[in-house]
Amino acid sequence: MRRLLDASMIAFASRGYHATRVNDIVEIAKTSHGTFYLYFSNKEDLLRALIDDARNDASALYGALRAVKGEPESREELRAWIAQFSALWRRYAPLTSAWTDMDAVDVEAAAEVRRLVEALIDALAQRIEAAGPPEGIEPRAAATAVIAMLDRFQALTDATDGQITPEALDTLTTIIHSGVFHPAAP
Amino acid sequence: MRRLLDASMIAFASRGYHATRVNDIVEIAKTSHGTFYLYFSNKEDLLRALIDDARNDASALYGALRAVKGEPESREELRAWIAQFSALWRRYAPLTSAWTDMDAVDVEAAAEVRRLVEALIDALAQRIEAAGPPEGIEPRAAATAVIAMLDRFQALTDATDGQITPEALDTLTTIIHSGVFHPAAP
Amino acid sequence: MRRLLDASMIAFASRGYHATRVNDIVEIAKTSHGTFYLYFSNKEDLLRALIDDARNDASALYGALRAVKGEPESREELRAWIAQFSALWRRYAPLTSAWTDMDAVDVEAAAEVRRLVEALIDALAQRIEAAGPPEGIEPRAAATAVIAMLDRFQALTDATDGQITPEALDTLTTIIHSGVFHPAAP
Amino acid sequence: MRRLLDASMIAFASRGYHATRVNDIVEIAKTSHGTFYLYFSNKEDLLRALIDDARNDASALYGALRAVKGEPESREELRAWIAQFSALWRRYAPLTSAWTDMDAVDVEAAAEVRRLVEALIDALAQRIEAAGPPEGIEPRAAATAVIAMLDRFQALTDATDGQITPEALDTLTTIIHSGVFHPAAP
DNA sequence: CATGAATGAGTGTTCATTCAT
DNA sequence: AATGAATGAACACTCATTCAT
Repeated sequence: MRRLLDASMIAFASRGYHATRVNDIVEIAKTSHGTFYLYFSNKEDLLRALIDDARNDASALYGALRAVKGEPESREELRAWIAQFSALWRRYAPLTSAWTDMDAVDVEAAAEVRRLVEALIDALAQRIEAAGPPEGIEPRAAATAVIAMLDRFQALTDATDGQITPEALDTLTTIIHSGVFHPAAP
Repeated sequence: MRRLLDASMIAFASRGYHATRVNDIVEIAKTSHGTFYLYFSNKEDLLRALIDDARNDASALYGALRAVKGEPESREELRAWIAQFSALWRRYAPLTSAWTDMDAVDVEAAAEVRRLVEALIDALAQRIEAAGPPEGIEPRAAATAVIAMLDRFQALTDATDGQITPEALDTLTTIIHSGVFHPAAP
Repeated sequence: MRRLLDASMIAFASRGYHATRVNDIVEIAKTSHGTFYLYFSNKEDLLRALIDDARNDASALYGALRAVKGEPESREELRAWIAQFSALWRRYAPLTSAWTDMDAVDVEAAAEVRRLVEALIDALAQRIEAAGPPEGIEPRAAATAVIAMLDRFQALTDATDGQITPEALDTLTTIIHSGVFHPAAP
Repeated sequence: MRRLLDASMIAFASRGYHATRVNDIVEIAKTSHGTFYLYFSNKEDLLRALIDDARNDASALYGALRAVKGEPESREELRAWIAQFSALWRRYAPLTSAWTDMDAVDVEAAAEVRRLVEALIDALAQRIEAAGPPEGIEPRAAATAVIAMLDRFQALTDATDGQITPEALDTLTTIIHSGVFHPAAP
């Protein structure tokens, strides 16, 4: 089962959820069709299982967000968190790709993902709120913008080795630090 | 043909590119399968045509970006441009959703989209460069981050009426203005 | 469509409903898999269509039953009706075979068939009732017994050419005539 | 093994032979797939074993038929035999349901059942022959008709409690007694 | 130009059967 | 003797694409 989950991540990563055939997955996992349906009742079910996995990891993320002590605007802590977020996000990139038209496949799974992201946005919004939101910054919108940026950034820089460069990390940190927490007065 | 293009946008919007069958499109367009293949040699071909449409509109975007006179950091101009970007992006949202695993379907179309986005990032990076990039900001990374943020933001806020709220627009403007163009010194 | 219906009757006759693969049917009908699903949404749907056909013919049967003029016990009329019943039943034999475990496949179709048979039994029971049921004969039970006998008789005599012999027809007529309508006093 | 045989009867009764999966049987029997194949080499083999069971019981039936002393037309003896037949038949109803398209599954098992029924018809035909068959009655056809009637009757009356009612039993007795053994002269 | 019935390769899913433990 | 995870051949069904009208 672990083998199948891992194999499906590999397959989804290289071909995307829709284009991946059950066949691709079982070939990578070196099992048979039958085994696949022993553990998952269908392709959709596999997706749900994968999301469950992701949720566990993601909860660590907003735990981290809340645990940030001292000033939230601390550049160092922010930078570390962004790095952590990026690493995790990269790992589940194949899934986030599937989001978009997941609705058509499985409304419940889509809602599940939605809730996950929403929780993340909420946690971040609270953090911004707590920092005393500057003028021109609406906490929830800002939190959404940050998650949006981080989510998408990696897909746009095809970091071949999957590692985000230190310069990029600095840049992201600067944008969030100065843009969200310490903007110049309008 | 126009009818087919429009119909496909509607269909993609509601079911996603992958889940949309030719059947869905021709039903919305109130034509027949035969007619579809009269205008497009296949489903990929339709996608390419749609992307061509988008490209024309998008070129206006980076034209606007270059045409910005005076200070690039002008809050007003920035705000207007973001609004313009959002409106356009929303229009082509169904397409951007398809990006992610388009590779598996049509490598050429994927490359085309890639080029389009790349051009946008380039134009923005030049603009940042021209403004004399502040410390802690790497122009290309920053440009990528901005596009990433704007691209994804709308998908995450399910703006029911399709309009971005003034508060959200302000927030985005503040983040980019202060985060990218006028960050506080680290 | 007609071709598919006919082909399926042939296929069901030779292999039974369950053992018949869609493949068998389309091979006999000389069409493709796709065509099958153009006209029927699945194998079950085909069965329902077949039953609809049967129902139309069957209604003629109890029409005939009610139309019997003069004495119901008239040996000649009874004999003619049995012959008619047998001919019709033979035609739909492949379907009646499917009854038994049809419940597992399609509860609605099974109920439909049930209603059809029930109507036949009702019509016959009325006829017996009208004739003034003799002692030792409960009309509904007798009607059921007659339908049961006629239904099963043909399956048990594997009339290779499908024709019921005159001797057999005489025997059935005698049993029903004397057994149901004119029994000796107990 | 007994558990498996009993379980299969329950399963066949509720879902029909074809729709019953090995899985259903072993679940009811509370054993494993492996155990099933320890006792039966395959699903057909199980069916054959079940038929063997039935044969032993059935032989009692035509034993009873031959043992009838005195007048075969004796209403009382006939009635008793019909009751016995019905009880036995009910027990094996799930199997008789499978007859019809058993050919497609297992030719040998089908032939076995055929022989069993044939033996029953033969015994009854002899009995009719011995009674000096009346005019309008062909012994073999009459015997077949009787078996057909009894076989099918129970399936058509969904006797909820599984018991045939006294009225129904009387009616069947009357039909056979008067219809087969003592018909009115044509 | 337009149609829509026909096609069949491709895919998801089931389930009887095996075999290492 | 008993288990139940693993197998893969077989099957139902879908949908992009074609072509005679």
